[in-house]
Amino acid sequence: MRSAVTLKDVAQLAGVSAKTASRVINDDPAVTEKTAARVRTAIDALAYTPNPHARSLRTGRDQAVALVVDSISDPFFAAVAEGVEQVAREAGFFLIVAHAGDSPAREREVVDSLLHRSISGLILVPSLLNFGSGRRPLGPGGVPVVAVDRPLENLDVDTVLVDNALASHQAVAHLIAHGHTRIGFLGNTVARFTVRERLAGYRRALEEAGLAFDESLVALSSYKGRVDETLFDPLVHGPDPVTALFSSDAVTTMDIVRLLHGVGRTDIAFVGFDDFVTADSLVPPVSVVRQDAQLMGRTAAQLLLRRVNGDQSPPQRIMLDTTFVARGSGEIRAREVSRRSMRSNKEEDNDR
Amino acid sequence: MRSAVTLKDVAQLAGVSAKTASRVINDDPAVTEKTAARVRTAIDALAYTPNPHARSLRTGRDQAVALVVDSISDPFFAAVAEGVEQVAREAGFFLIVAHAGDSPAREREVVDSLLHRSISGLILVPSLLNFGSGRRPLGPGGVPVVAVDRPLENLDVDTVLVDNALASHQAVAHLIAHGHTRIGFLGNTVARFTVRERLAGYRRALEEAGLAFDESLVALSSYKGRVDETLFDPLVHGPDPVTALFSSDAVTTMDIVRLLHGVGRTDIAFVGFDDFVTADSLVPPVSVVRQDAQLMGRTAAQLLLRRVNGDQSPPQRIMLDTTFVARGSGEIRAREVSRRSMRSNKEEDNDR
DNA sequence: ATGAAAGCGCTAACAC
DNA sequence: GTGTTAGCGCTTTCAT
Repeated sequence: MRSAVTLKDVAQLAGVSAKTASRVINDDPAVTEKTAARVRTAIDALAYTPNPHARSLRTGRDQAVALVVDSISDPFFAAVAEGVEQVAREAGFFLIVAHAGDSPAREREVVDSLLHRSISGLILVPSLLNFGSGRRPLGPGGVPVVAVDRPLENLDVDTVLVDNALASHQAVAHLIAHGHTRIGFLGNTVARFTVRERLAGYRRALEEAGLAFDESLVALSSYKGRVDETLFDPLVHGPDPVTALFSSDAVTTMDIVRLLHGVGRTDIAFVGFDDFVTADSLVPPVSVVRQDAQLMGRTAAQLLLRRVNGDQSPPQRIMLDTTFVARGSGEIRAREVSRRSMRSNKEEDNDR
Repeated sequence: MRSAVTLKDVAQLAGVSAKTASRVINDDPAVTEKTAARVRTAIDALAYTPNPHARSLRTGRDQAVALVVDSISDPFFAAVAEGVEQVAREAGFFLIVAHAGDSPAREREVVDSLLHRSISGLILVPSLLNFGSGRRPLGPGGVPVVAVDRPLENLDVDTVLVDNALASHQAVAHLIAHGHTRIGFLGNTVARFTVRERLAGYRRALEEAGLAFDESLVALSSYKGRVDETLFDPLVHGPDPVTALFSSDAVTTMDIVRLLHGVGRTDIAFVGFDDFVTADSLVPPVSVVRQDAQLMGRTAAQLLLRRVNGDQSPPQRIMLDTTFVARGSGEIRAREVSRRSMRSNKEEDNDR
């Protein structure tokens, strides 16, 4: 059933003790090159590979790292996962992926069970709430942890972020430079770190341009809620409507695109945070702030592996660059935006 | 460092032997309810959880299943992964995700190392080539395997597919019903099972309508290659151009959308295989064949767990339903398509 | 530089 | 119904 070739077999064939064979496998320098070579020959001949469970049982460390995200199917997290897996696998680690589904309780539960497995390290996209200190040591002195996309407020660990405020500031400043003074901000709950940061960048851009912050232009849907017409309409059809919109997350961006197209108001300038496929196939093509999720994953994995290998230096926070991608929708000038308040209905027919 | 509480501690506290405690944990019915209760109390009191490595070492089975896909970040595979993880976790299994990156050699390598870990089961989206029999027993009699999206030709295992030919047939028949007689088929290499099947469905739909199959209307890009103008132009700008296009995979769909919009030929009818975000925000909204990737993942995981639990029944092939989603682009009638052969250039400006 | 013995935490045999 | 013994495959003492 399972491979029967053990370290003992290798040792026997090589004419050494099991321990010596073990030393060779673990690159212990205290072995004669001659015997080491003999052992290696035996390893090849028998096609031996160490039993990871026996090893983990002994060492207390699984050759696996874990990634916990809200949702695996979210394109952003999927790209993060791919980056993590690439780096992990190159270093001989497997990647265990788990999703917490937006529930902090479940996140806790998932992390706990992963720790029981004595994973070597954990990459976490923290959920809505902060991750409290569990029963088992996490972070410095315990199982290495790296936070991605959002920081862990209760735990000082390596963190990989983009400069959300700066990126958002750039995007909004870009809109202002195109003559816009009434710019709507859309996103989900400010309970989320990234939304808070991006809102801060939005405010700062307005301030620097001498524009007043108008709370009525900020439309926040509830967590995971969709942007519906209740939030959207007042911005676009109110007495003093916006000429530009800034969407602070990908899900919201999809909603806005749908709504703008639905009511035929693609004349309104629009920039979204996070790139998406078909952004440049839309009419007009959508300008976005692009973040490199895969790079974030790779970077996080590199930090993690450094810790796994014993690095004890102070936790660091890495800010990765974002790119503003001008495609058209963000370059619409304010004076080009019509002042009409008409609205059409979108039809959805599903014949067959 | 790691939790020090072992089964022995539990047994001691409960005043029983380690084996009895073990029996309780494994729900062995041969334990008095009374002692079982005492053991459970001890487990709770000590917050005991079994050491998975010790268990795996003993039983030769890791409490993990693995998923191997081409690319984790592909939306389809990401959704499959989410489905698998949901079911696996509910059953107490972790999900190890690995990507094979389109290389059969690497796929083999990845699967081999997963088997070394004595994973309980494997869900595989087979790569371009077939998966040959490795050194270790796979499938019936060995480590349970389930193939998703594409079958394994060398190994008779449970398989979860959609009826690609049927779905494709429906889509093309839909176009024919809208008056189209010159329908282009686009996709990547026929080395890929799904493309072959979808092409077969396309041919069958033509046949049934009494339309001749015209090879010049089939444009296949190389594997992972993009559909470029070399393939696209002849279909649209040739002497006898198409009035409709059918794209047989998601990557190609994105390309076609971009190209159609780029040359301003959104008057051509279009249906894509696989749904995508913003499909209904495009102008016109894109009609698609939708497959439920998450359901495919869940179904595969259920089949796998059944095998893991000892089911020895003959391998089954499950065909999941697809849905045709009519949004507009697939409902354009042939006579509405203009015969112009003009072409405009798409501009891409990235200021800032 | 190498080996012998012990044991990581658990469960499969076989007692009782 | 429950306990005892042994050992999964490896690495950690501690000798030599």
